[in-house]
Amino acid sequence: MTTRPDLSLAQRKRQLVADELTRAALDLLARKGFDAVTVDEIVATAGVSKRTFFRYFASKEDVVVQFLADMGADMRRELASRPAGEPPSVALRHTVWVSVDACANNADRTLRVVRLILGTPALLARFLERQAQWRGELAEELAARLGLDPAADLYPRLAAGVSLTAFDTVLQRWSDSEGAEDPAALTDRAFALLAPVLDAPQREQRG
Amino acid sequence: MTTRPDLSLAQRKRQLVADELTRAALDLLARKGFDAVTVDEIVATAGVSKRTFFRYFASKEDVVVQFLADMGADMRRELASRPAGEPPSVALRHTVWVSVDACANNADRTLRVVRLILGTPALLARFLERQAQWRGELAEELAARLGLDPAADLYPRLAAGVSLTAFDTVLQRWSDSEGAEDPAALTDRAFALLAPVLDAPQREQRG
DNA sequence: CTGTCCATGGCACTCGGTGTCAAGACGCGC
DNA sequence: GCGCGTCTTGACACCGAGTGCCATGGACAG
Repeated sequence: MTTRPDLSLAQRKRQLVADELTRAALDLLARKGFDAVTVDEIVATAGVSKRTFFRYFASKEDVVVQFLADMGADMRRELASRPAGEPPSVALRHTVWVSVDACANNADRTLRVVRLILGTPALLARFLERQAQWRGELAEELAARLGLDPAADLYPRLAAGVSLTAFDTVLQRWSDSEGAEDPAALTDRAFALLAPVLDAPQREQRG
Repeated sequence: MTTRPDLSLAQRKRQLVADELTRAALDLLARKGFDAVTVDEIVATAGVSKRTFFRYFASKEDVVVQFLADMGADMRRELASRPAGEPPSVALRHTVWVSVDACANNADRTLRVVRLILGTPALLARFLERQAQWRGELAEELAARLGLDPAADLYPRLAAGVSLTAFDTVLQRWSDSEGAEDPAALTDRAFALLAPVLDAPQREQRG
């Protein structure tokens, strides 16, 4: 049974190390602050070498940000799977909901991470960079969905950006309120405000 | 005449060094790419020490990003100076226009910088971080202007974010078209799409 | 048992960024 | 003229992030 079909052992070992590294890092960073913790400290806690750390994560920031990294792919998948006839405002609200929901579940861990990110310039920068990528992907998906030309119409990029602005605002509020405000409700309120823009894509011309 | 009223000599010397540093950095970075240029190379070209460089700029990224840094303050000032009765969509369009205009003038230099930023992850990250600050400030200004409670209403942060999304989209388009598309026209088109959201702040309740 | 593959660790190195201190430029009062 | 604070600069040492390189050791195939 050398190469078993369920891609295992090596893969699971790898996942194990990654998880332990993430756990150790998040714990230390949340307690002492981003700048006050060195990578050597993290790897000492996790029991691996510094060199190994950087084989799993591209940077110190990545340990934190990658915790939320799957959300980009999740959102794109959700948007792609929404029924074709659905108004953009509804489809995009569900798209953002996927990520908001992921945060709302196991809120304890996520809330600590979000607070850390929003409170640390270096982390915020990396997070926004990721979001910029999501934005491009969502715009692409949206253009395909509506049969628009992403090189001519401003709508796809604007709508994607507006949706992510909503996401940001919800996260910020949720973080500021220490988790007291309901993320789902916040998302609904945000999209209620933004819907008029998201549902009026046809007006654009003259690309 | 020791401390002359026109704040001069020392101040002007300082400005001179900063300008030379910026010039040298922008030239090298635009030609060789961000990662291929070291700070030592920049300071050698400018004729100062590395230590001095970091007394003028907080980081290597800052040399590039600070080239656009005043725009944040400019925008806030413009928003504060717009007539009180003006609809938010118009006031915010003029606000963004200030920065777009600053880019459109001396387009050669700015275009190179913008292309550099959008094409370099590290620079994009820092740029977006700055923008996040502008967003908070614009939201504050907007809330004051409309008599809203920024802690209760989602509108101020959303509207500020939406406006900056427009700014980003315009910049991106302008950069992608190598300066061919007219920034002012792009801004108008973007705000024409976004106006319905920006002008409907009253609907929000239940903070 | 032997050869191969792969993950890891250790090490040296580059580069960004900072603290510290000594030296020079400038304006000041004497 | 001189000595005096102040401010800027450069030089040096230092830290931490991140990378390239190679040796080791374990897992598996033959």
